[in-house]
Amino acid sequence: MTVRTRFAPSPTGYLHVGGARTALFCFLFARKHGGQFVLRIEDTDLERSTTESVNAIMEGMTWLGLDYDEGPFFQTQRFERYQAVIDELLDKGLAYRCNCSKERLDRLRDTQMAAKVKPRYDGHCRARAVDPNAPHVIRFSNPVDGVVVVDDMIRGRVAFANAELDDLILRRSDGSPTYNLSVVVDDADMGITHVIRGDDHLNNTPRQINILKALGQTPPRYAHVPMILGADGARLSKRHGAVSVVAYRDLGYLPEALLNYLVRLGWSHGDQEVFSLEEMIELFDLEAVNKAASSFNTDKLDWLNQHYIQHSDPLRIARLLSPHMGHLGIDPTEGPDLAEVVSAQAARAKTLTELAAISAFCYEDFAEYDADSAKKHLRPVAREPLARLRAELDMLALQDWQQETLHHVVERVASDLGLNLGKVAQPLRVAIVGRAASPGIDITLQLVGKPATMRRIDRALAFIDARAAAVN
RNA sequence: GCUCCCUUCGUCUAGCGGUCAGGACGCUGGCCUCUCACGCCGGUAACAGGGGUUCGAAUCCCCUAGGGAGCGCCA
Repeated sequence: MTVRTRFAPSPTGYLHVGGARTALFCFLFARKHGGQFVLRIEDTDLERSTTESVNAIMEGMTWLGLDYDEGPFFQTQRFERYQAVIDELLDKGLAYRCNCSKERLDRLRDTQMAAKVKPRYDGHCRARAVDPNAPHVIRFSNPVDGVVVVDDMIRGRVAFANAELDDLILRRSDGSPTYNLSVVVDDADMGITHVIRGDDHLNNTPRQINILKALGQTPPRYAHVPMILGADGARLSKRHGAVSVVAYRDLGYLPEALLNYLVRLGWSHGDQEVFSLEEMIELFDLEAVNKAASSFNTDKLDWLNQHYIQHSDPLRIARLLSPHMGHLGIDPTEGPDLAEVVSAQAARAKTLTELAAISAFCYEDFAEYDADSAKKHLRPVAREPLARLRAELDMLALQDWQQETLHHVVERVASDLGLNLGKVAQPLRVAIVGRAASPGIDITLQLVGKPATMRRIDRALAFIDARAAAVN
């Protein structure tokens, strides 16, 4: 039997991190076992489903690289099939028509709540002859006694008494099927062997098993994964910043970083923290999935993102970084090779947006000095080293404007003046970067280029003079 | 209210009867060093509480507390 899993979101919003992790687990499990992963859109709620949501979900999955083997299937295109199954259930006496009024149902519920029992339908219409031509819903005849056992691959054996379950609605009065019916029919029709989903569905599982049994189907294996909570331990919501997967892309996160972070949220393989997609596929195991909910922690995501920025091919990072430079109004083709900038800066940024921000100085003059840095390094004592550097650097031919040569020039100026390298490099750094943090001074000079370096040193000298004049 | 699920450092987790309760992020001390980072070395910090079972419990059982989910003509 080949493994088949499915991710079945309802298109009522974007793909959020919780859904993405569920999709990832489904994807990994299928891949690991050489099976298929299918995408199914559960759009039976005509009111709330939108095509924008469908697109947003697929965009998220594409970005993460969660390729599906089949689908997307849309439940709205399978209504005749659901109808046939409902008719079959009706014929076999396993479902019945119900025309209980909203008022009766509300009253029933109030009575039950008052009696401190679980509110549920009382089966009033089970044995009644309801006019098929008047408005009605179709309910499932749930077994009245016995227990349903869910042998969950993550939570273990969970038993539910049938007495706790009621006769749920399979078809609405407008003729559309409800979730519990369509899910069951699709999972069976699509040959799904393993249903991996959020644990908010655990309570639905016994009902679905009962329907499956009524249909003469063998239930699939189930695996209910715990929820993902916000950093404050509360349920994930917009309040927690970016919850949409593509929002993380826009914030400058790499898909492999988010995937790596997500796979470790609830799953582990000993002490290993970093997993390539290949390793995830090889090592993923439902038995190792945690039972408890976990909260989303941006610090760790940042750490992973930094790790991947630093250890990935600079050419690829440069390609992904380019649009972020664009958002800053910078055209990275006009200036140093972006991949070289990435190589120099990769260890300094947690996100691509941050990487773009700290690399802007390679392409355009900074607006103003960082106040503290200028105050500390652009002082009168720095005038001589800077003037000397300007003279020495000016003598370099353009083809000699290379890291190694530049390094020697800075070193020579320092030793000629009897100063530590830091006394020379720091003022120079502030002069050309605008602040006291950048890659090594030599590579920084190389990336900025000669014209801009000369220009910015002059600007620093003028700044020092102006400041001295102001003091006097 | 009823049913079901969950509970190890602040966070993610290892542990599956005998460990000084391990790792990672964060925070923090130091090293490296032209700055900032990176890297390296060290530190901080947890078994929700109470009963059992056992020679021995983070590990098994029960209770309590806390958290979550479901109880829709939503999915």
